[in-house]
Amino acid sequence: MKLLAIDGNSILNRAFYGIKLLSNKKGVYTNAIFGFMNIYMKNFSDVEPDAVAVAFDLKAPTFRHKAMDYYKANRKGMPEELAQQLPLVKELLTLMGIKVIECEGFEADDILGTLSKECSDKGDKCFVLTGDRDSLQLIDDNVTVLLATNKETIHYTPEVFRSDYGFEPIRLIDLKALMGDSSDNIPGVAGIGEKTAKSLITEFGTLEGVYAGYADSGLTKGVKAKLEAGEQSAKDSKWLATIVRDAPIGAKPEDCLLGERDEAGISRLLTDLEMYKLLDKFGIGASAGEAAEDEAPVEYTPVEPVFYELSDIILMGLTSCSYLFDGTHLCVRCEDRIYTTEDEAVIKAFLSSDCPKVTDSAKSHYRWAMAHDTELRALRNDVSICGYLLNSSGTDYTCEKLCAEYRVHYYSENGEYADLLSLEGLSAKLLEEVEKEGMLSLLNDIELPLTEVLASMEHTGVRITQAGVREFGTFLTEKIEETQQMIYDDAGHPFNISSPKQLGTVLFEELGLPSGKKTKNGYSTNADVLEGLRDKSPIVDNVLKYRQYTKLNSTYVTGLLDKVAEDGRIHTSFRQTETRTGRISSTEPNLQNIPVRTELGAEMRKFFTAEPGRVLVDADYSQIELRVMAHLCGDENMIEAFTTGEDIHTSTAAQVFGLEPERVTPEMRSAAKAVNFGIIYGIGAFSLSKDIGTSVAQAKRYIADYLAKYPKVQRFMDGVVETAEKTGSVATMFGRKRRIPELASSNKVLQAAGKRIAMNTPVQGTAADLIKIAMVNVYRRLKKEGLDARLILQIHDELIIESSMDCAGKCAELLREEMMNVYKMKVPLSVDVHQGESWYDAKG
DNA sequence: GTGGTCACG
DNA sequence: ACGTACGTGACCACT
Repeated sequence: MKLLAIDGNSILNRAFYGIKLLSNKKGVYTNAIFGFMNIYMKNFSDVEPDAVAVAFDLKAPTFRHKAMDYYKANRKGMPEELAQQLPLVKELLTLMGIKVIECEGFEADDILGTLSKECSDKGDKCFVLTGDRDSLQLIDDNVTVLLATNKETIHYTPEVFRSDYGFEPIRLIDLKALMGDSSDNIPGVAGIGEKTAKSLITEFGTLEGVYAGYADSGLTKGVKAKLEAGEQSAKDSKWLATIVRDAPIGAKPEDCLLGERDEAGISRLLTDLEMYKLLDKFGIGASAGEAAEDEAPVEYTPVEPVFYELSDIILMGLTSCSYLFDGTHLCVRCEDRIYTTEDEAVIKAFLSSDCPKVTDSAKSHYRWAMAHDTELRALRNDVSICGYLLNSSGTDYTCEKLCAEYRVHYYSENGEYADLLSLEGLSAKLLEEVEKEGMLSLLNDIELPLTEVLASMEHTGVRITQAGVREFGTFLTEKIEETQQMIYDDAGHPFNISSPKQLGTVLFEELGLPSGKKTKNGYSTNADVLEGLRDKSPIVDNVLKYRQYTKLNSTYVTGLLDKVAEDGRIHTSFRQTETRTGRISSTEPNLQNIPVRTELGAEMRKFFTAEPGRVLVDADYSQIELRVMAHLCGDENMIEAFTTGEDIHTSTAAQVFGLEPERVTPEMRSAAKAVNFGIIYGIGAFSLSKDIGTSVAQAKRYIADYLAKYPKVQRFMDGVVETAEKTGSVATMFGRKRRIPELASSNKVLQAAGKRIAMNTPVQGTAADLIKIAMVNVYRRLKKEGLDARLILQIHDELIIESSMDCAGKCAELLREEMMNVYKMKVPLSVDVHQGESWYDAKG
């Protein structure tokens, strides 16, 4: 017989901390269960056991006094997120016909010790699956320990153990008795670490051997003294380190033979947990029980596709279809027919036809069409966009993943055509879900039209004057060398200034500067910390300069030059399914974080230019997020502050401090500005105090005064948090949703973060919705009015058009109009528009 | 691959 | 006792 004995707590722990927190739609955490089952499945098929037992701890912690209480509870007590998964795993295992063993007063490894001894004595094979090295002491000729690490599972037989450790597995107990183990509360001998302990065991064999022979040996005086002092502790430790092998577990290995699976039960549980992949692995269908009606698998018809070469004639007969296209191969599906072609003319005819289309990465198809002087028309859906709208926290939105998540049959049996065959059913299902969530207009009126706009912006790109960038790079390189030399002189030796570790050593140890914040790997050396040390040593200022120069040089000069295409322009990639809030992001390169805040950094923008004879028209919203907040909460004072048209931070200061706007000092304005930002982010007194350099108490007062002046802001924030806690998600004005699983956490820090997310997302997300609508409208008008001008960049609250000289005035007017009037709000939206040859100039 | 740092809105 | 404002992406050092 072959027994697989699993340390349930250890594996579950490893799974929990190894996999990011996952939860189902109801907010039940599932990551540990998921990870546990993965490890289980893999080892089960490796071992092919006849019997399986999973052991769990059932040991009431004993506390001697109160001070211990906290310490132990922290170490032993598991986080709520994990604890709630424990009974679910046990339930699942039981349903799978697997023996779950618990034994009052014993830990899981004692149960494994007992089971493995039984096996070993009888000559049966036992495989102990655990993540805990302590269990390696159980290894013998019949017992193999499968040690699960983050990467792989190591099979520890006696030979493998000996070659790793150099002694017998059972001696691990003696080793621990000497060196101790802080994580298990085993004291060992004070002053004896791993190295000494290992050499002692190698020399004397056992702990008893050590104490019988150490006095007359050639050990150093110090080691002898430590051993003498720690003799009792060592003996106690040996007892603590020894895994029990005769626990009264009330079960024998033969009781653990695999029982029958309760398929209906497994189906119900896994459906509830939304672990469909696992369900597929079991070869069981999803449950269509009443709780899971939504998740019932859709009916599907097996498809035996018939293949045809796509031609213009066939094209004319197509009424609707799904398709995939990778730039060379086009595959179109219509019912059970699949049409393929690589003929560019046919591809163009297809894309530009009026046949309604469904696909999975439309932006690239728009780009291909634009690059080939044609159009993509009649796009009805893009499943990746639907997937994003339905859950913005996904990593990617492939057909396969979406099918699994939304219970649509994925045609894996059709091999390379699985995506294509699944697409239509998936699209229908996702549209249904999007409609159910009230996001159909968001999809059809905003996101799908936006796809074409983004493609166009990427396609057009932005011109870079490379000579200027190179010259700037030369300047920076000189500055870097100069600064670097000054830093080396102050430090007294060269070192890698870019290494936070080496820099920390130089600043805080060698130069003895007062160290403040720490990171988990050492001293913090970020700009905040260095700013505070500026007057302590000239090296600090130079380090800050060095950082600025190297950042500009590597990220912007080198980074951007690497991305200039043959047409002398940079074609960024805008991501439409990336951010949790609904913003778009920009990569390779990121053109949404080009420097502007420092004078030197802003120089970079001089190299972002219009083609000779053309001009950049730049329009940005002023304080759009605060205006959105005013609209959403409807606070009269806040609306009033915007309606008067004065500087918002000044009028906030005036209202909060109860002064005339003329009497607001720059300090007051800047405090008000910081509070205004804090309000959008989900205010916290600590961070606000750090930001404006006051006491936490003062920051608290600012916040309290602010909320007293704008009572509906407070009401709004309380309201969103409440809704978020009730429904698990928040929404923007246009119905975009974001799930907030953090709110279900028992961790207070995470919960507080969840609340801030709840307060910020409707604001940031609504602003994102607004500019997206404006983009679609601007794009359409440029087209309709036949202007020689193209949108080229979006930076969250800013749009840039490259225009012919002739059209620039019209573009400026058009931008202002479309952005200002994008949606009727309770406060006016204000837009600043400027023109210039470069981005630097066009920023006004 | 992760963490630290820093660029933007 | 702990960590500390929202949302991103790129580069570097280090494991």
